[in-house]
Amino acid sequence: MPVNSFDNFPMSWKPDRKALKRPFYLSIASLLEQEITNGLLAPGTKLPPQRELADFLDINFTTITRAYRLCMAKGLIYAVTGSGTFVSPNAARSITISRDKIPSECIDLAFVASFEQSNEIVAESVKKVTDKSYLDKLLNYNDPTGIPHQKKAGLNWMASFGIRADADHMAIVSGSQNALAIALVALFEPGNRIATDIYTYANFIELAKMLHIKLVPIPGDQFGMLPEELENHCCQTDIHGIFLMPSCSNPTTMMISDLRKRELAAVIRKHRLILLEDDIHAFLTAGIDPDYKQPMYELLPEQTVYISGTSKSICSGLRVAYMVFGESLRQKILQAIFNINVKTSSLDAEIITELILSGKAFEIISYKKQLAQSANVLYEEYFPQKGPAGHPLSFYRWLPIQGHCTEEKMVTELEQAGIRVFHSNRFLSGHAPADQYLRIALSSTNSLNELRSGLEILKQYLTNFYHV
Amino acid sequence: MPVNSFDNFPMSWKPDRKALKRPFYLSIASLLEQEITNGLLAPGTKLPPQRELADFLDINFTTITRAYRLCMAKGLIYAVTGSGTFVSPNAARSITISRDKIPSECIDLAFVASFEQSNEIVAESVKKVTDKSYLDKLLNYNDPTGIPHQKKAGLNWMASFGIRADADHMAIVSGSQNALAIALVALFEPGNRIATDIYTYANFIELAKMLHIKLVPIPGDQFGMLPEELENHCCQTDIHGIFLMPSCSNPTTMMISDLRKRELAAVIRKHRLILLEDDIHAFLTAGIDPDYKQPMYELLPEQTVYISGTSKSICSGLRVAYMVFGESLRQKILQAIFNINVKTSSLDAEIITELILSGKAFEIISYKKQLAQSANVLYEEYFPQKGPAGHPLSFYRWLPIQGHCTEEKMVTELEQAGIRVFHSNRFLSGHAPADQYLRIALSSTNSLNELRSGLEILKQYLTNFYHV
DNA sequence: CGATTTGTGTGTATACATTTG
DNA sequence: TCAAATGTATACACACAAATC
Repeated sequence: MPVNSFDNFPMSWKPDRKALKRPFYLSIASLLEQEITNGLLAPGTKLPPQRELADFLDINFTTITRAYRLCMAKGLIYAVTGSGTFVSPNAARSITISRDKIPSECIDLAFVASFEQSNEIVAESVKKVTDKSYLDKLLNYNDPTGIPHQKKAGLNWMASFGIRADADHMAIVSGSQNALAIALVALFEPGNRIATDIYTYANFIELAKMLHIKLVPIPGDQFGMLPEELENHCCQTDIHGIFLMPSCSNPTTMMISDLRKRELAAVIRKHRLILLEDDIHAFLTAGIDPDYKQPMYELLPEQTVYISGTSKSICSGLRVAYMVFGESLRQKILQAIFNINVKTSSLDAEIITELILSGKAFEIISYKKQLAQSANVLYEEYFPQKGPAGHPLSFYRWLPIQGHCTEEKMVTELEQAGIRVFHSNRFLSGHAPADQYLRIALSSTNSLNELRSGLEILKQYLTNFYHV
Repeated sequence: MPVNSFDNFPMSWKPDRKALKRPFYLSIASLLEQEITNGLLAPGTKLPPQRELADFLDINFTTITRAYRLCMAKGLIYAVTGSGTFVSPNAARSITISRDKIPSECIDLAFVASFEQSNEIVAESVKKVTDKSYLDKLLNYNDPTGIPHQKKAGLNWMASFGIRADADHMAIVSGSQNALAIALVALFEPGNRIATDIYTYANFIELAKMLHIKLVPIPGDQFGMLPEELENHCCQTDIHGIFLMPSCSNPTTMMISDLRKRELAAVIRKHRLILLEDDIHAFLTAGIDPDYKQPMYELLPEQTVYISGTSKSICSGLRVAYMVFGESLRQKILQAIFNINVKTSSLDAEIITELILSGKAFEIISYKKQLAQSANVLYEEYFPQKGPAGHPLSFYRWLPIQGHCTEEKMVTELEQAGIRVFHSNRFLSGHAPADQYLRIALSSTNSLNELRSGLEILKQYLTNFYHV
């Protein structure tokens, strides 16, 4: 005798009672999955409460719990105690970002490349490496986490960001994303929870989904994630880790202030979270932002995996990132590196090493900063910042948009107009809040002029849009 | 009122009733985990049956099931219905094989390298690549799964093994192990089961363990895994995939006969398994073994991930493998590649491409085959093959040993004598059978003389050992 | 061969925590 | 502030399947 709102309002999903086969929970889960992937249940739809559906199907409600749990593990739905169960915003699509098959007629303001103009400098260094007498030493199975002199160069590189570590507690891996994959597989188990900003790196969201690790979105302000909110969530549920990009968060361009770093570190220490610190933008912040003191790794060395990728700062095609970690995490991380990569290409690592040791890496960085500054200035011309400023040298910007246009419509129309952008929904670690943004990449066009054309199109579109 | 063997024989593990906190299942699982990792419960030890332990602790037996299940997920224990629950053979150690921190005084017959003498040829080609006009095109984010001409070269390369595919259904990734990691994450979920040979590639075992994928060991004979056994297991439990190395299984050097390939393919098709075909040794078999017809991919293109690594055949330090897959697996695999690697180094891929297109790769292969043949002949001098012969050009051999010496003792004593080898336990996908082997790598010494010294030490040791 | 031992899979009962109004 | 709505966590009952003797 169900007494509830669905007496008046029909349930959003009424699975056919006869379609149910034993085992019930599997049968229900796969029916629900079909419904969602076919688009019959739209993202955001509220599913019937467990007890409702159980009454309707005349089975115990915990059997529904189990069916829902299966779909939850696949990222199709999410649940909030007290509120209900809902179809995930990105349930029926993948939000992974990659530069595969991009229509060439479009100006790409979606994918964040790294001002690839500087690759000519890299090309020169490649030639230098191939002239080395020890070239064949770079071609065998040895030194899977990096050759000692390569590690030393990496440590020097990171010293300028404030990292103090030794060669035994660092490893060279195949890029930041690879480092994240290694850290997640090494240190977390399916079902574990990781705290993140409400908007976070889309590929991290997908990676976590793939590995069945749940993300817990934590609110923040202009200085970063809010420590009290993190504290609250840690007390409420069992959270195992936290993912942060302190130097310039992707996609919001927010920098975590030094005070906030210390406050967050206190909470992380108290609850013994594992901190994944993706510091790919350190080169834009350390030594530039007057507030910058040190990475969070230095505050919590024993429970942090510090990841310093060179794709944005030095060269995107050479897949090299440095991982730094505490002794207690060391064994598991090395293990995961061997199981996922065997080793990182010594050749790629050697070229990055050469660039660092010869000083060319610093040249590249200053060139990229210059390009980034010009691009940001240009962006400001079109879209003057309102509200708290983000990172002044960011390779992308976070543009608040108003109106009630759907993501799909906007992205499609912009593509027809000639530019690709990403909507904020793509970066949602949990369910959707009310406000909307676009992430505008500034580093992917071949020239400032092409960027200008792109921004022009965007401006035009948004102006028209507001007028409608 | 328990009536069972433990009335007379004490239970192998009696957790302290008072140490139990709620929730019981977590408490029991962590007590058990401690006991095992501290070495207090030796590998192979039979744990108390679920009902026994439940009686003893005065709780429901399914609560024990749950506690055991947690430890099972961590690979600490395994269970066989009807027989009982046992501590895993490799519970307290990692069996991952890598060339990290190897004592240099030892002759290494453990790790399988790839006759690194041929790397001089590779070094020459590296220089050619750096002279290319399009070098800077290799340094950006584009073409994450390989540049079209690189893919074409890969397809040509694999055509000589009998692979027919197109560029949309292949991807270049960072080595075979990386390909396996990608395939497992992309196509399987935690808790899924994959059939393997009883002895299989140790890093695959560890990788599966890390990802909480269960391996189901299937018996085989000299022609490979037994189709009837596979069929039986598929009917009994829900098996999702199968891992095979048809051209030369690691570590047993067994080749799957063409007839057996077809028989296995029939079972795989019937039960809709996903086949992971690691064909890293194809270059030693295709065109050489008269029985070789085609890879299993050609028999089951829609449900196979074919992996062709170049580490053994061409160069180990350049991390390049080709993955080939059917349309139905395509999306998930590409997705996983982007999430784990973002992209594979175009530079490494370009060097391999250059080697293939210039014909140097074939030179390297024939050089390696020659080295492999000499090494195998030498091995035969010391240890004449008894029983069915393995692969004649294998980079390692599988040496049956008798006696009741423990793995640990044997490996330690051999290391003291100056050689490193791996015991068969390291390659066990399930629990331990009665017979023992050593895997002897032939491809890791710097010269035939060094190999001879190593084999001499081994021979001496085993002779003395049998005399004892 | 059939009873017993032993692990597995599925559905259920109950206490609890959070959100909402 | 408290009750109702709603999801979560834990323990249990029972039918079943495989291995063993």
